[in-house]
Amino acid sequence: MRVRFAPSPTGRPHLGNMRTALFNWLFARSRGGAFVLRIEDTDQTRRIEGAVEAIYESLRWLGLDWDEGPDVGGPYGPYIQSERLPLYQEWARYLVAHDKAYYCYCSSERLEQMRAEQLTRGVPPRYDRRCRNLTAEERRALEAQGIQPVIRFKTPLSGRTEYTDLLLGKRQVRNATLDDFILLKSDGFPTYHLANIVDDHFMRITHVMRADEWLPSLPRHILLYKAFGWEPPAFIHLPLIVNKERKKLSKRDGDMELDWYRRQGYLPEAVANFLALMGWTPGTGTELMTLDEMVQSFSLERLSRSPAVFDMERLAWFNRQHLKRRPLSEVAALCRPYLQEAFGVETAWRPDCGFPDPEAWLSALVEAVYEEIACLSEIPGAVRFLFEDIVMELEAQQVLAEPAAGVVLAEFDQRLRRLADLHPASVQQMLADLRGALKASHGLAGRQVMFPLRAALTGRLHGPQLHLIIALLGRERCLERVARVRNVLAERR
RNA sequence: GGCGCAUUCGUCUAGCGGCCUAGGACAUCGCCCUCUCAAGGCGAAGAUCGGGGGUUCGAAUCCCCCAUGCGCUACCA
Repeated sequence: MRVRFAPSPTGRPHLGNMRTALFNWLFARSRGGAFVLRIEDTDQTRRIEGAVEAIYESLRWLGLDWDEGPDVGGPYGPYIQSERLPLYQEWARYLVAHDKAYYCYCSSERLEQMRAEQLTRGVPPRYDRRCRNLTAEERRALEAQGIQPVIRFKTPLSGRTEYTDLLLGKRQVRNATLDDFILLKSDGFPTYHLANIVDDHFMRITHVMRADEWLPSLPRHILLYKAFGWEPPAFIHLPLIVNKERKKLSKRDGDMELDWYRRQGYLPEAVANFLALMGWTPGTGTELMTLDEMVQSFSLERLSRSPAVFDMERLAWFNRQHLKRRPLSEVAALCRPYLQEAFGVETAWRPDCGFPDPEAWLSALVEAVYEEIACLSEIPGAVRFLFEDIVMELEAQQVLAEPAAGVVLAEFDQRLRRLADLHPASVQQMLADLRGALKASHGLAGRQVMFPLRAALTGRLHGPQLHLIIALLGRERCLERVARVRNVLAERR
């Protein structure tokens, strides 16, 4: 059993592409088959520099490995269509020789004009088959004008073509509704239809799993297999992933690029998990899964037929869940670049804080906040107060304006100075003692103690647990920030 | 215009003739926990299964018609 993923290098892979790749990969891995990567670069005008590399990177990032492909080779290469031109030309000529295809000399201008006119008349725009029955002399005459012809398929004028999709079952179309589509362009490159069939055949592909948008051309492909006398593979057409406007994903949807999610700091396993559950379900009710678990329960029967709307909130949830399943050290390592980019440094560790080295500090930082973030890029925002001078928010100012604030800060200052070490546990104990003391002496409730401290240390009223904040900041910075606030309070008096 | 595919809570979905007064998850709201936010726990609200006809003792599930959305209709894939 062999499947392939056959993207064209026309831009950065988007989520729709990658889900197709994922399903093919899951299918291959679950059945012990081969997963082949093939690059369909037959449109030279749309070719984009670096797109092939982007495809490799995206697949690798998601954790999808391929058994054969342009870079790893394989027994049926080359795996880039632009390197297989002679093959397509040979088989296009084969069809002409067997009266299954013909040369067409019509200019693009004429075709365009015809199409426009047909459209205004309200008839289906279709090639009028003018060149289908050219005599040898007519052809010579046209050729003498130096016209580079295309090769068109000689679609049967009557009868029906039966086609089967594993998800849909058997269908049929009237051949009269099909037109004579182009197989080989005038530049000698094949169209998708030709290249696809030739490659799938010679690469021994047994199952073609592709996006739904290809379903309308399946009858043509079946006709081609018949014309060649080849056995067609099984076909599975996957429902589209659509954007919030319920439209097919396009290059315009920048946030539909896989790369965007990678940069935002979504985990590959979360994206894969999320993607897989759009159009597929294991049937067990389980939602959180690793790639391996998905391989275990993957089956074609559980693929859906209806398009799915992309939901960012749901992705965020998957990401949170997978983030929690990763070892802290890994998450910490992943956070580094984001901190570096936001603050110019990866750490704000100080010798007088509650952690022995920057490594432990970073770990603690991540542990303190990683449950409140959806993706890694949100980390800097959550820990800004550790790296930069604080900006006092209005509600924090209000808390500090209250009469209890002064005494709380003074008492905290004393106790922090006396504290032997800033281990989170020590700080936590110190805060508990502080609360107890202030409750006894001034009748202050817990939040009347903690809020002013939080406000003075971070400028905000919410964030990680206070004892962690203190341990992360270190003694000196805490004392500074408290002193600054106390000065302001004193001036005001 | 033609052809095709789709249609169950806002979203992803379970459901494949009786177990459905339609289940789960995300999001939303409330409560608990708590120094705060988040997480977590508990709970609520949310779908007359796109509409209309059939078939059947019985339909979200089968059949037909319609509507809507989307896709294809290129010397793009």
